[in-house]
Amino acid sequence: MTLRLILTEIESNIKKIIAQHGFREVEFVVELAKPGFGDFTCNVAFLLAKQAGKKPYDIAQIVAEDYKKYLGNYLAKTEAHKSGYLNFHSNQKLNNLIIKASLDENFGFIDIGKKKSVIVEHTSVNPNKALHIGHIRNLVIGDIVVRILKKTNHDVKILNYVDDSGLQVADIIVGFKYGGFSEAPPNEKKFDHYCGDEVYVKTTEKYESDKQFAEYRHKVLQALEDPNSELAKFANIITRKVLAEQLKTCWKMGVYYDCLNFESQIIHSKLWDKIFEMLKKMSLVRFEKEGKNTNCWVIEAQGEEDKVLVRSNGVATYIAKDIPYAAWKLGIIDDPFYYKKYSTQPNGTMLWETTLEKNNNQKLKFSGQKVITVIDSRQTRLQKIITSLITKLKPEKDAYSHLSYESVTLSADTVKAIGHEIEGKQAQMSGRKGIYINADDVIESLEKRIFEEAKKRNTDLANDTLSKIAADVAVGTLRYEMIKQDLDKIITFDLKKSLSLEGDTCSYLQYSYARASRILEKAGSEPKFDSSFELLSTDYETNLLKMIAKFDICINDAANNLSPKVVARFCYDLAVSFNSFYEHVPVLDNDNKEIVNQRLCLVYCFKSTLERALDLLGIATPRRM
RNA sequence: GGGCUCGUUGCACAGCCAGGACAGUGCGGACGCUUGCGGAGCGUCAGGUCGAGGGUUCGAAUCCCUUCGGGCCCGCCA
Repeated sequence: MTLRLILTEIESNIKKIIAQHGFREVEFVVELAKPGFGDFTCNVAFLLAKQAGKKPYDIAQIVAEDYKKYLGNYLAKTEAHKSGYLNFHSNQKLNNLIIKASLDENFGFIDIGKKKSVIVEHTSVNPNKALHIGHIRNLVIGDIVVRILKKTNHDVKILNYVDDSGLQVADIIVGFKYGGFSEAPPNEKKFDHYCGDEVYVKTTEKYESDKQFAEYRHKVLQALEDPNSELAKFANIITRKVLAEQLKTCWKMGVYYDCLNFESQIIHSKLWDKIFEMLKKMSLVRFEKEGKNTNCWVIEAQGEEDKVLVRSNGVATYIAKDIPYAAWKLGIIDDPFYYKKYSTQPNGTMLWETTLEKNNNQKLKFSGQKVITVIDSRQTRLQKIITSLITKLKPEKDAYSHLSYESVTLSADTVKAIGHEIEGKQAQMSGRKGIYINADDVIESLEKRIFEEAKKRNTDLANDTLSKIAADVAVGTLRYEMIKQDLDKIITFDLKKSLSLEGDTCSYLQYSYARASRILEKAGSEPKFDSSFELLSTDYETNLLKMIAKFDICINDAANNLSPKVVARFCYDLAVSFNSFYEHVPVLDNDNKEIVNQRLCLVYCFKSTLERALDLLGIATPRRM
């Protein structure tokens, strides 16, 4: 039994009462009440007012009276509020219920997915540069959505798409082959940083001044399409070196994958030809004989101009590469790939990669009934076209969905700090122009800052322990900042503000966890749970209990809306409840042993619930910090 | 020009999808709290035409329409 189920029970009882009075069904809700209005509340009286021809308050009184026969289990009384609300007050048994529920190893687990297979694709950074702060938002959102889906019984596979044959890769290959850049980075600089900060930026810069140099670009791009060309082989070596460094950053962030998909292989697999035939047969594409798209194959995009899929010279466009990939993810076309081990990840799981070379490994399956692709909102237009096309190939509702989020921009101060001019309050990042903040650098400066803070407070801890704490808090801080607001809000990243560790930040959450840990450590004995918990009676205690009980309601909401923010809000509200309790209710300093024990149990339940919730966000919980 | 999206206190946000009881939180500002389990904390105060106008409703920050302002996207580039 959980709070969520009590709400469901109240709802069904009220439905019975409504039916007995002969009222039509209305869509009322039963929810947790605001402080001061009991424990649960229902708006049914407002909705019945019209058809009953009575005031909401009068109806609430009738329902409250009728509800009396259902009281007893967890509810002590119900009353009509003069506003019209129907309010419920729980009895002391609720304390016991919440504490016992939170001890269950499956606390928070809800079977929404029924083992449905879901593919989540995220990260997908061009392998020509290091991850910047904007990419971090993508992989953190993707990773947390995966965690939420797993917690709600979905069978999730995680893909990272490697666009190893696009223009951006061609640019660094031009730099290496024709721009005089050494393959070995200076001063042992991380290879992805070197490619992005030096080779890419300076090569694209040179295009502007040297038109002839710019011609190499298309020569290289063409060569990349032929897997046997020397340039393609060279590019393969370079992009894999970059990818390996990028993955180190992802892993550092606690993000892992099941399979890497290489765009070059999708091209070589000829999947496009197959899907193109399907599209032609189904008349989803049209060959233009006149107009501005003469001799092109186009697709209709509702309310917008037609999109070219195949150019008049017969070469497929960018969007045409995404269509077979989307179809492959949903298992609409036969899988042309074999799979080989890329490496074992730091969390112990195997990372696979696609290959076109036949091997004897077991045939793996990385397609699913449902596909979620995490890409920023600038791609919405193209993703809509793909979604509508895929829906015609696989009509199940929401089989393919684009999880969109707003991009991360840089504050004016930050842009100036990295040596660029700026007009206005913020600027879009640009890899080409060198306007970005690398994720590794942010993590590093956060770690330094946190290491010092932790050292001040924990003079007894060794440096490597402090380093571990610094890493946990730094990664958590970055993750939390990336998801605590809604996906459709732009995040303006500011170097200075990003180092803040006070207020609504991850360290506030982790700090409250550390506080709880210390109390349990100092208690000297384990909390005993064979209790009724009727002594937990202050508002601080009952509020904290109610927050704990909201965990599965929160997960339900987060899963249904694919919303990491919902979990972040829950963690914050939970920590606020605890910190308020902590300041006002002494746990250990009490002569009554049973009060001490019951409060210790409460602290224990808070700690384990926060740990589970933070785990959904991929945030670690150090005992000391 | 067309499409999408955001607009809530000095700043950053929650609440909006599933309309209701005093519109919450953080930062910043003013002030207070440690011979108490860690002050990365707790508490008090100041600060709001929920962009504007209309509509639906007994009731709108929330739903609908119009409008203004910011952002993004609209290539036979990727």
